Amino acid sequence: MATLRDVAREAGVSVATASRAINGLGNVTAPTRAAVMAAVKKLNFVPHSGARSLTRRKSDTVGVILPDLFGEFFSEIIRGIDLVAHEAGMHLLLGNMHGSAHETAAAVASMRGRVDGLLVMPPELKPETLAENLDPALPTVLLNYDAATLDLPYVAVDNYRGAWTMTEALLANGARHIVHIAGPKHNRDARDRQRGFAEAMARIAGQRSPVILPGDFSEEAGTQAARLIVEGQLPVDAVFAANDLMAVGCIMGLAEVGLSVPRDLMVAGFDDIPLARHVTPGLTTMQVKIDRLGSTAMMKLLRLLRGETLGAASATILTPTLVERGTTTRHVPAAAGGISP
Amino acid sequence: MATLRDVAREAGVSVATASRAINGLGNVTAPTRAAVMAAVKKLNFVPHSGARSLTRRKSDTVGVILPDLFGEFFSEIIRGIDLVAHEAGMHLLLGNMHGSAHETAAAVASMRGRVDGLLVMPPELKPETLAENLDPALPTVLLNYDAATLDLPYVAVDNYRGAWTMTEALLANGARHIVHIAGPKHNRDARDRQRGFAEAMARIAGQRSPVILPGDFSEEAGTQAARLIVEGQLPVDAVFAANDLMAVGCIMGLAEVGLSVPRDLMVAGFDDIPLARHVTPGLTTMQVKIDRLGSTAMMKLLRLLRGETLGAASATILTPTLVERGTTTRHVPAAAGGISP
DNA sequence: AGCGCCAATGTAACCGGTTGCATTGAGGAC
DNA sequence: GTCCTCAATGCAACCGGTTACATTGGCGCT
Repeated sequence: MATLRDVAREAGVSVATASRAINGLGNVTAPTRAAVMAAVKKLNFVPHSGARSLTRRKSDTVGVILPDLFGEFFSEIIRGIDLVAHEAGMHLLLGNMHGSAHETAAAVASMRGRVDGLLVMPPELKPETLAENLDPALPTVLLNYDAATLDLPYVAVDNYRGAWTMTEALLANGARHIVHIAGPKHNRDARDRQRGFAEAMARIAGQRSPVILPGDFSEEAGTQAARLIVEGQLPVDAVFAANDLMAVGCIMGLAEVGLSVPRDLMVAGFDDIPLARHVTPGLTTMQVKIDRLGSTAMMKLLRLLRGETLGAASATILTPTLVERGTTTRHVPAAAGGISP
Repeated sequence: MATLRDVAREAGVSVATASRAINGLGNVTAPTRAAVMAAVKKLNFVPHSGARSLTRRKSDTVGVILPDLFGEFFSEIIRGIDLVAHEAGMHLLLGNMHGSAHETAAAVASMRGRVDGLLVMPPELKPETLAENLDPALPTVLLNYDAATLDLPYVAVDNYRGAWTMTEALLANGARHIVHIAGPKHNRDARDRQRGFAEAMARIAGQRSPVILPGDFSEEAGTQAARLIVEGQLPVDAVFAANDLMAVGCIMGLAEVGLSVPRDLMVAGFDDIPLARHVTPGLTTMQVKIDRLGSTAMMKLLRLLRGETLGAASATILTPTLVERGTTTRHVPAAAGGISP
């Protein structure tokens, strides 16, 4: 593999000149530059980025640390990030924290010297834990995490407001007894959605303790919840799952015992994954533009890298929008009793 | 940021000793090592990987160059790769080639000095173009690409055989007039699937020129194909789309004009994306274990990095398995005329 | 006591770039 | 013709690690 010295020798100049010619800095004659470029071509030279990052103190690479993510979510975020990063000539170094604080620390540490900045999405981590593991000297933007206490810029989805909007919509459609299927306990998105639901129920419908079933964002959890609803003979006329996957699982669970959506009860989800459009009937859900999450965060990081100082105050909050499909069509008042036999 | 010299000074030893202690090499007394480790803790030292990769001539990073990929496919591949890479303590550097040879060259070049090996998936590139752009000195494994002419190890899906199997199954289910919706012209997977279909039709059904409609793997293309089928009044009793997304699009297109699957005709796809299970009725398709594609390739790359020499002969071919769901339930013989009115 | 041996440690030369400063030399002003 | 200026180029010292080789000193041996 050719080095800069090789190129310099081939072109008959010094390494300094070769370096300057290659990097397009001033103070190089046209013929000299041409000679260097010819040598570059001939030797098929590509600068060694490790060496370059050593002196330049930058690597043109950003670290992306994500939890274990499901299909669509993961790729959309990456796509959004890549779009902006690619434009800026930056590379993406992937790190997975597999949910644990320990792994997060390892991921962050292993990126030192490798990246100019970090994009981190730590849904299961406590702020203190996160603070311990992040390097304050490394520009960092948080994804989907309210970092007020850390004073880091972040991009988040307004889960609280989204859940409120959905609850409001279900009530407006005539639902009286809404059950919420929650997400993982330590997941912030899940908690915010649950809170939005609970508060909307209290304020709008005057119900202080609506039924909340446990879940973990998996399809199976939705099916389990459906069984619970049926066996418990709960007087339910609508189910609001904390994400689409559970909503779909729930619909399937209900179908198992002959209950049909929206005839017997309404079902709604959150996220608007592609699947939501394709189940029949279409799933009513809160649409989150996931790629925007990634691209917005990357843009913030670029500003940080340019030297701007951005704190938590500069956060961007993306508001999900309601997408009403077939699963929440207002049901006939006559059926108002819910599914209790 | 603390450097090795800082650590050495703090521990009262030389940089060489510090380096040896940190890397766990022999010839260091227990107390010395302890002192160094204490200094590391105190100064919060993490070795600068750029510098390290300069001397070690390795970066513990592999480059992953993929085309623009759809949701599930992308994340499953990455998940598979990450699983194995993480285990081996390696990092993933992402590069997107956005389909063009030029971008591919740029992606490969920009990774020089950054990665120890490459995982490349170039569905739209010709072998020559690929050969030009790859660095023979860099261990490389190809994903889903038959690299016989390049003599590189690869992991591929037997698209030809998969398509053959599906065609065979459709015929066995009573179909006589099968239409194929093809994928992008320059896409190898698409071409192999089309070939498998065409040859199965010729050999099994004795049909030399079955109808093949153009497509591009998008849902919209499937819907377009459906319109073509209806308007052209083709005597069709089964549609075999080159991927699931087009199959779903096709079903929706047929539904628009009141045609129902599988009552009026059968529809099958390829890939078994999660969506396939959830459309109603479930989509019959060829299941490809995408994560296996990634993990197998990564394992091959690790072997390459360990110094083994692997050529094209060491390729792994993953055979898709048939998953029969509702869209190809054998239809009543009485309806055998297909959809022509 | 004197010697040699070997493990522990230190010194310094790399790796492949970038860049501050010194050097060169051509062109202009006198 | 001489001197000065300034652009072009070269020299060499970094960046932060690794590692070949030199050095040290404790120990067992005669």
